[in-house]
Amino acid sequence: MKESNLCPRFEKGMQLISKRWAGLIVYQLLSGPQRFCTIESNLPLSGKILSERLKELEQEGVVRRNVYPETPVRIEYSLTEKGLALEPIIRGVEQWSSAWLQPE
Amino acid sequence: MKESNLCPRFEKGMQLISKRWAGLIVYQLLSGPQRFCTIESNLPLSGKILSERLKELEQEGVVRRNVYPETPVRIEYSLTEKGLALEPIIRGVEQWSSAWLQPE
DNA sequence: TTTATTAAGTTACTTTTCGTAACCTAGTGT
DNA sequence: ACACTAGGTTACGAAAAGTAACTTAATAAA
Repeated sequence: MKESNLCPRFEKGMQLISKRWAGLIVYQLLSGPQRFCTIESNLPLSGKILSERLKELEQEGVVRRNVYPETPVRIEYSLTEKGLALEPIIRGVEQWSSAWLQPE
Repeated sequence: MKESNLCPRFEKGMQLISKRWAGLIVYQLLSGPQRFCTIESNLPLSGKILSERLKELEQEGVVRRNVYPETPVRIEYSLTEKGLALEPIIRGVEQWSSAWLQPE
């Protein structure tokens, strides 16, 4: 791939949130910690991609995976501080969408 | 694909800016109208994808394509009002990146 | 004691999207 | 006539996404 003269941090941040589904997963977690199946049923993506994205977001320190060793085991995903800091961006997208996109 | 219970406008807005390269193209145009080759040389993507994205963004009303019939013809891309309204989101990504990503 | 169910994924396979490089078209300059 | 530049487009292989079926582990039901 070509190289660019962009700030590498900005470029990385942009790639991170513009990875398909990443923004919507963060949005979903803004309403609180949630289990895999809850996220899956609230977003139009499949378990495979959700699983991949959650791993990537965990890797980036945006999402935390909490395991509760109950029976059956319960696993909840939540936003880290770094993830919560994305809220203004997500809210920005909400506002832009309601201001500029057709109400259907 | 599965359906979701998200606000369709928000979902569409999110898909729009999280389309690969779209955010960086808008960012690039925030510094003023620019020609195809200028955008191409400032971002790490190829002409093929840039061409596709610009068409999509034009379709969405985010980008305008201005043709100046000089010789040789000059074509400049610029943000519409709708596109300019994305600025706070892009700035948000800049700020988040500088606050939360490793400097290097 | 089988059988079923649920959460949280994973695998196998198909379809889209991306990335690279070569090519095209018009007009200019040499 | 020949090469050069802008603004793309085409062909083709590689990577990512989508779909559906399967796995594992534990509890519940028959």
